[in-house]
This record gives sequence, C-alpha cells and structure tokens, in this order.
Amino acid sequence: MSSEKPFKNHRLTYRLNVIADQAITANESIFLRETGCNIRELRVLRLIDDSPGTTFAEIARITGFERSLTSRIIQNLIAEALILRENSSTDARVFQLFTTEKGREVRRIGRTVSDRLEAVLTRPLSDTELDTLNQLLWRLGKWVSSSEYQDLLEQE
Amino acid sequence: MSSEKPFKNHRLTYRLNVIADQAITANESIFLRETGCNIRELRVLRLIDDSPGTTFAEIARITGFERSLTSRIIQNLIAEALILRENSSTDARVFQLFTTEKGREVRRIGRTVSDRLEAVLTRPLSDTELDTLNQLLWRLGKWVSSSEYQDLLEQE
DNA sequence: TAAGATAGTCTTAATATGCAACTATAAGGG
DNA sequence: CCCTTATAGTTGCATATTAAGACTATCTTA
Repeated sequence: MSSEKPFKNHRLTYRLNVIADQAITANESIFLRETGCNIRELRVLRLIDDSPGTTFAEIARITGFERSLTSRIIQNLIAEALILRENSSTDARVFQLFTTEKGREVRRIGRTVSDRLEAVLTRPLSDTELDTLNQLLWRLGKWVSSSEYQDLLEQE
Repeated sequence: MSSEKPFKNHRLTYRLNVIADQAITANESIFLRETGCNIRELRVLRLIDDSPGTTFAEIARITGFERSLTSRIIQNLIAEALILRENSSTDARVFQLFTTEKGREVRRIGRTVSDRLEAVLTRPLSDTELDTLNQLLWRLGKWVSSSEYQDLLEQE
C-alpha cells in the first residue's frame, strides 16, 4: 500500500519546494495579470496599507529585503500611483508611506485573487485535513525560524 | 485557542514558501560545504548514479531543466571528476554518463547529510504527524501537477 | 561645530538563466 | 546514393536579478 506513493523516496524539503514552487509560479503570473504587481510589490503594498505612515526602513526590516531592493519596490509602487510618500514632519531624512485609493483597490483585488487561488490549491483537501496541514506547517514554520533549529543544523 | 496562531492570516502558499525557502537555503550551503556540489548538481549526480549510462537528453527530460543548463551542470560534474562520459557505441551523437568512484562517494556523503538535515527539520513532529504531513503534501503535490489544477487556475 | 550615526538612493558588478544559433550525426525518401 | 529533415549536445549572447557599497542629506551628541 505504502509502496504506491510516488513521492516516497523524496525528502520533505524537496516536496515542500516542488509544491511551493508550482503554486508560487502559477500565482505570480495571475497576480501580475490581475493587479499589475508582482507578489513582492503586493506584499509591500499590504504592509503599507496595514500600517499607514510606515517608513522605508520598517519595510526593509519586516520583509528582510535588501535596502536597494526595497527602495526600488517602493519607487515602482509610487510610479504606479499605488502609494504616495510624505516627508516626515519630525525628521527630514524620513518619509512616510501611505496607500492611495488606487492602491487600496489593487490590494482588494489582490486579496480576492489570493482567496480564489488558495481555494483552488486546497481543493483536494477536506476542511479537517486543511486544518491539520495548516497546523503542522505552522509548527514547522516556527521551528525553522527558531535559533535552535539553526544551531542544530550547524553542529556537524 | 486558534487565535494564538501567528501564521493564521497567511496563505498556505506563503507558508509553504517560507518553510521551503528556509529549509532549502539552509541546506544549500551545508551541502555545498560538505560535498562541493549544489543541490541541482547532486540531483543530477543521483540520477546518473541510479541509471548508469543515461544520457544528457534523459537528464534534461527528467529534471525539466533547460538543455543549456543541463549541459553546464554535466560539464561541472565532469570537471569535478564526479562523473565521466563515454561515446555511445550505437549512436555517435550520444554520450553516456557514469559516476566515478569519487562521484559515488560524494553521493553517499550527500545522502548522509540529507538524512541528517531531514531529521533536524522534522524533529518537532511525531512519527504519526510526519506521516500525516507527508501524505497531505503528497496529495497536494499530485494536485498542483495535474492539468485539472492548471485549468482551474486559468479560468477567471 | 565636529564626528559619527541614520535614512534612503543609485551605480555597478556578479550571477543566473533562457534563447537561439551552431556542429555533428542519424534517418528516411526518392 | 544524395538530399532533406530530425536529433544530440554545446556555446555565445542578451537579459533579468540582486547584493554591495559609495553617496547625499539630515540628525544627534559632545
């Protein structure tokens, strides 16, 4: 029975990667078509929409993106008129970021698309199974982000 | 209780991606250090070791890598003396690939490292939970590779 | 007011990767 | 037997991605 599993010999890491890759690749082009933004831009847009007035440095810190990369993403979002920036009244080096009306609309569309894609992805699983999967992945996610995991990996 | 989940608002795709990314990134550097090969090279090495005499075209087909990319990977493996190639006796256009002694050794090391990393990754899960996760991911993997999934994604 | 820290930008260089042209050989058709 | 087309595999080129670090401007502290 268990010999029927084609994936059997593969590592968890590999399997995770294949699925994530497939899902991301498929989603990326759909997002781009529907919203004009790639996934990273949408993520930054979301962050700004959730924390109006946030700054460049905050975004870079939260996402973990390089500062140059973060800068360019923000510039793109501004060029597309999805966000705007204002000089901080208290520190002239800093500018604060806000979503525009159009930005909020794009974010809304992004959410809808995301909902749909998520539903398609999880279609073969029952609600219970999906819960189980979410829980297991949540624990794995916490684990791989922990310093204990990193330490354990490094000690040969 | 369920409100305690920090990941709660994130999408499955996102979660999968984060975990896969973390795991892959961590593994990649360890593999490189221990074997001198990156993960793709190891994968090709494994394929050749499992099917001695296989060809360039076979490798490209199975992995799905671009032909130019496949060619370069094979060249690297030859340069590192992990594999060798022989002209096919029946078709002068074709060459056949075999692992060298060193290649088999590297593969063996790769397997050991991989075992260890896998054990570290799955440490927080019980055997039963791991089984469950494997099974759910296996089903998701089959699903995202199906044409039905692709079709469903595309229909707006 | 000088020294150093911080916010953010921009140039540059390395790397990765796909495409398409290219060589060499095989196979089939008239 | 030649000509055309197909296949195996390689390589040059063009492009996209990204990190690093130099740079400007401003703030802070002494």
